[in-house]
Amino acid sequence: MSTESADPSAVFRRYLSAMVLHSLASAEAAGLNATDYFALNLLDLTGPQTSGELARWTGLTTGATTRLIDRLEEGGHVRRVLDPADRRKVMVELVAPPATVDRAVEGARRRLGAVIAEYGPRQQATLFDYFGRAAEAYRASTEELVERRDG
Amino acid sequence: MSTESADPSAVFRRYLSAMVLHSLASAEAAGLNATDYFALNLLDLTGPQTSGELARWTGLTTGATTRLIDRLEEGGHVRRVLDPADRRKVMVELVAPPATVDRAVEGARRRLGAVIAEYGPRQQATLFDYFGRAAEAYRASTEELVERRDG
DNA sequence: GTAGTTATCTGCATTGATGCAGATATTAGA
DNA sequence: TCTAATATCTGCATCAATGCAGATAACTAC
Repeated sequence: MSTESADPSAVFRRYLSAMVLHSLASAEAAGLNATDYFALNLLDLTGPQTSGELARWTGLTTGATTRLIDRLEEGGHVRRVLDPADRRKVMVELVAPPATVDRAVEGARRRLGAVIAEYGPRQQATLFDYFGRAAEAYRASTEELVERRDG
Repeated sequence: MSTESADPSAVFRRYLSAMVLHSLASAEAAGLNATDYFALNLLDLTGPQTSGELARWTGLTTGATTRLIDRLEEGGHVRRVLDPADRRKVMVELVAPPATVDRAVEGARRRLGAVIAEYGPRQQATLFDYFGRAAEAYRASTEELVERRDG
């Protein structure tokens, strides 16, 4: 809670909490469980992955991952493509970001767009520079969590 | 996927995906399911809530919400406090952000701290100004999703 | 070609989160 | 006080996601 404090770490903390809340709410609004939403975002962020890599990222067994891919495919979000180089492998490709996800995230995109639009060009440049670097930082941190779990 | 493009909307999109991924991964790393993690973040962000308000935010029935609070209380994350003004009501207060959550988020905090530290004072001021405004934008967007579900 | 390994899939069982319906306690109103 | 409404809790049943173990198919090395 906390009244609006100028303490940078508190500001940042609130920012993180707000994003987590919205992530989970938008998954639910899109009709997806956390695992499915995670997988879709992963595919969107890193491109096609094999079933095995998906299992590693999600922490599921390969069996459960098969079912995960089944669900996503059934929903039309994803398609299976056999790897021509190794036909045992199944590449999972994002077909299209589901419309329900777009609709769920639309409000946030609009509000954030309005916030960003209020800054001047140089400030916007700073923000987008940050977004790019922060995305990589998050990705690396997520990978660290994944590895810690396996290790 | 996309190669690193300068397109602002693509940058922002990747940033959002990366954050969603990390949110979900950190929940799992903290040993919490999505609902429980959502509730903890909500309490952290907005302060104590009644059981009923928690039900509204999570979209659970009141019965399921009772069980949610049970789990959080059992884990020592939260405590029930009777509202003296209306003794039917149960206020749910955050006891302490669980250590497992801290540990899960630590990597991201460190990496993001390093990213932010590279900017000059005025740029940092811009970033923190943004964080504050964005947090509110996310909160409002989350509330919109909640209301859309109920309405 | 045979053996061994790897990647994915399937059948079956389990479990945890949830909904639902009714119970209980408290408050508000006539 | 009696009644209705509200807030939370409990018992029971259900369902979806997952783990596990074994099956299948494909690749690799000899």
